[in-house]
Amino acid sequence: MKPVSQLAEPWGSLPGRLRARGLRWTAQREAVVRVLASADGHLTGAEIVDRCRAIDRLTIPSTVYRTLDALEALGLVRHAHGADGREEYHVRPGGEHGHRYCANCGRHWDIDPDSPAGASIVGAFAAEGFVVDLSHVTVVGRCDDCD
Amino acid sequence: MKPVSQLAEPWGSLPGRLRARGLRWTAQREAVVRVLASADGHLTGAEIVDRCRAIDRLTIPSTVYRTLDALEALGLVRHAHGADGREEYHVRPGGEHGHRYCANCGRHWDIDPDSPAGASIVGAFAAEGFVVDLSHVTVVGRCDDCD
DNA sequence: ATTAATGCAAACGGTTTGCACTACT
DNA sequence: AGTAGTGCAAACCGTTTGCATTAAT
Repeated sequence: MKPVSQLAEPWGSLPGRLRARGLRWTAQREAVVRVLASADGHLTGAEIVDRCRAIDRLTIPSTVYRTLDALEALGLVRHAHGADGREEYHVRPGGEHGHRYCANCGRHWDIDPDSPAGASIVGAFAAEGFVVDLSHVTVVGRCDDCD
Repeated sequence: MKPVSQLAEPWGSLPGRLRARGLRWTAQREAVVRVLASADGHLTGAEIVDRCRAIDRLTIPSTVYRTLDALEALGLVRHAHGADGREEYHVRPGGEHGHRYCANCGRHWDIDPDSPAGASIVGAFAAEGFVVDLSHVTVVGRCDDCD
């Protein structure tokens, strides 16, 4: 398995950056980082816990959540709330984007800030003096396949 | 206290409409209906439980949630998920609308379908073949006061 | 040696369930 | 009498906490 140092940024340099802040690099954090690095999109907290458990059966949820808190403090992940109300972590390299869910089939898509829809949301609210945090935007409806 | 029959529609006629479906009108349901009728906007499940408890100290959560299920089946409320991930019930007469939350001050506003922002959300996704259910839309960001 | 991070267990909050009982129709 | 609805208690799920222990620095 590829060593962490060879993962794409911002993951490869993470151990060093943690240590630079007086924080520590541990096996448990490595597992979380591998999960995040291979996802590069969005995952619920529970999904991250599950995938870590696939790496190490003994993974403890609280350790995962504490690691996610630490990574969020470094700006490597952000968390929002999905359509089902669970914590949802956005992995940084995926860029800031919202989510669109089909209430019928459950599929979901990203809302990219550069897409027409994403831009029009941001723009429409900007006109009202409101700065939208697209990573917290969740839109639910029916996709064309389900209509 | 005003009898339920004198509440504004759709509440006033509710007992009869429940019975017409073979369902029943109970003191507990009356409490839930009074809470909803005096709210006419959106409430979390937990808020509804609390307000019912203010009417009847002995209110049981499961009864409230079961009543909300029944009312949802009649189309009197809809539920979505707020920024904090809790169940959020929209009371029908308020019309279908989304929610806009300020991540900083916690205030929230409705997104009206007729407002420029509401219309642009619905319109932008319609262009992608996606029918937005505005009552499930949650937008988080920073309001102009907090910027 | 210092102290960040872990494992564990327990609690949290909001919601849901099963089941015997109550009470509306 | 029939059965929808209730109260209760217990479980649920995802997440968070306190605390003694371990281990990275």
